[in-house]
Amino acid sequence: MPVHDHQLHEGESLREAARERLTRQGEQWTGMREAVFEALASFDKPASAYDIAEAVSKAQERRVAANSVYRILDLFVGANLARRVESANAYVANAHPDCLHDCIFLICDQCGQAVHIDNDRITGGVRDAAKSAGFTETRPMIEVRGTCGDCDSD
Amino acid sequence: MPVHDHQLHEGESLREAARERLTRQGEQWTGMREAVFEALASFDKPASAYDIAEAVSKAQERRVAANSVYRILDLFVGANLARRVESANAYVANAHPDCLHDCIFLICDQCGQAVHIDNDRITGGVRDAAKSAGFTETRPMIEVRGTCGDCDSD
DNA sequence: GATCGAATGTAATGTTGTAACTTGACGCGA
DNA sequence: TCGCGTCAAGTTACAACATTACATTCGATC
Repeated sequence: MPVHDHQLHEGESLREAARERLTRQGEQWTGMREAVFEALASFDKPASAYDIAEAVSKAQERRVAANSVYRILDLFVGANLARRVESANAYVANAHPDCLHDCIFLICDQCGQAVHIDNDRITGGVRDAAKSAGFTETRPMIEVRGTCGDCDSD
Repeated sequence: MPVHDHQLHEGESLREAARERLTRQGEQWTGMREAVFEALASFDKPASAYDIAEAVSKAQERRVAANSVYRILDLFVGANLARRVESANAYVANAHPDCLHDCIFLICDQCGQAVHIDNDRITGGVRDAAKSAGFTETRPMIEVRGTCGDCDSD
């Protein structure tokens, strides 16, 4: 199987999983939402709502306003289809919409790439610490700014 | 010793520690910087650059522009006199300018209060995880949004 | 007191995020 | 089929956050 077929398949099955997930929550999978999801997933690094608005505008050859994108991104984040990277004011598609867990983002200051890692020991520790301090309904956000291996070697 | 005296002393000694720290780094402790630090320290929750600009404007009875405040806040963050709370686009004074360590913020969605905790086991774990992923010069930022004990009981 | 650099002021602009309201598509029961 | 309810999306306006470029002031040093 050629590489690009594999990648394409990834894209398609990811979109399918996203659609599945969203509709299962009683939300609609509209053309606009699909377009936003596609745009989001097409970026290889966190994309701002404005980046996505621009990408969708180009793809559809019509003006798409950023606030419409915001609405949809908020919906996606709520449904676990996407995640917000706070320190970059940007969003990334979630490759595993059905796996609900806290995650950790490493963001390269140089190239803007973000890598996403899971570590339940760490995130659990953070949740426990918050709970000990009397906090409830906690949503940890763990991000690390730094320099990635690629940029470091330059 | 009356309570307010004690608090006042806290404020003064904190300002002294901040001045010490900044001058030790070869930076000047100017009237403007003191005013910004005082304003920052006077808030009981994370303050935005615009909040601080407003507070300083009021205290000095003249208009202070936000970008001047940004400049100084950046300097403060660099010198460990203040910290930026990413998820709130806001800043808090650092009560221990001389202790260099990662910290964890818990921010209440209801009241906006932020509490600051230290936990080297957690932050160390995050740094290690980032290092394992090939990242260098890492700056972890760990924040937890949630509901604080006070607001939860309401 | 000339001058040089750092700090601050000023103005403009760019970016990100929300709110309120309107329009349009679709389904469903009368 | 008509009217209505509902939800998505469009439109407009604005608020909040952040940066840039350049001018001015102030203090230290010569």
